[in-house]
Amino acid sequence: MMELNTISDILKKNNVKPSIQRMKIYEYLINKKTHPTVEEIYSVLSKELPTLSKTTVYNTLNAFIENGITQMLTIDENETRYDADISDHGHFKCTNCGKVFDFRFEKLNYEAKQLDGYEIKECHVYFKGMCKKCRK
Amino acid sequence: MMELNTISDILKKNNVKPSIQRMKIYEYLINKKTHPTVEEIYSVLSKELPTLSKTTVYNTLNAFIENGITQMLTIDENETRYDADISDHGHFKCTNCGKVFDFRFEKLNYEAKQLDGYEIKECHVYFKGMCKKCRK
DNA sequence: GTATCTGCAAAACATTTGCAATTCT
DNA sequence: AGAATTGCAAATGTTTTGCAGATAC
Repeated sequence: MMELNTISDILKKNNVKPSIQRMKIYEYLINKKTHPTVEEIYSVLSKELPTLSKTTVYNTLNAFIENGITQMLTIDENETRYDADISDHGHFKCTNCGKVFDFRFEKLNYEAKQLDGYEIKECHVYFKGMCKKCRK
Repeated sequence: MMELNTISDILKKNNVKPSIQRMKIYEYLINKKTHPTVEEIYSVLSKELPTLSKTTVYNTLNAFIENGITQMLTIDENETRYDADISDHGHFKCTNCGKVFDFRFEKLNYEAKQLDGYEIKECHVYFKGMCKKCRK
């Protein structure tokens, strides 16, 4: 579990001034790892920060993205999710329970290099299907 | 270039009754291969079909998707694109010129099988970066 | 005390829905 | 005529913008 001190440092290092709203939003992303939507972040954090507005959630997430400490996941249309894990990894969404799981991949970078002439900066991979629990 | 006769047959085979609007939209998707947005389809086809409405474009694309002859691409948030090529392939979006290119991949299916316990039904891959022209 | 950040309300967009008019057979 | 399709207008939902008040340095 990452603590608020560490979070404050990460934000500062990445040119995001650490307000309480920004720290709590980053904390939620990095500790819960649920790839939440704006709605989820807003409704959970409103309990702790009763005056929080969705505008601030949007502003904050956009600032995180601009400064490279969060990525936007567009796994499903009309359901923008956010992820503070910016390492190369893929996502698996269970079409039954709706949960999103992470997985590592090795071979994709190799594959990416095959596309020569193109300069690849971002690499997004997601699968959809049924997770272990839902298949039982 | 696929002709309207062939398009009519494909739609019929897939339980979509071939109206002029539906045929023209499918023709645009399959022949132009530009992975257009609703807006692009609407503004281009309005010239030929002046009474065309966006509602019909949306209804038609949803019918195509339900019947498995078109896939939705969610490469960027707030920019839903459509593709009548339903074979397994990846997309590369140039962040400079905005164009979307196709590419084949072989190794991903192998990779997918590594995630055992999970039943994978759909496999989406996209890269972002600079295309050949924009790098010059 | 000046900059920045927050959050309300309104605006801007994208997509869906209800329904009447049109088209097809 | 009867059933399906089209397209307008209104509704819904999401994200952005404008701006006034609050907060931080």
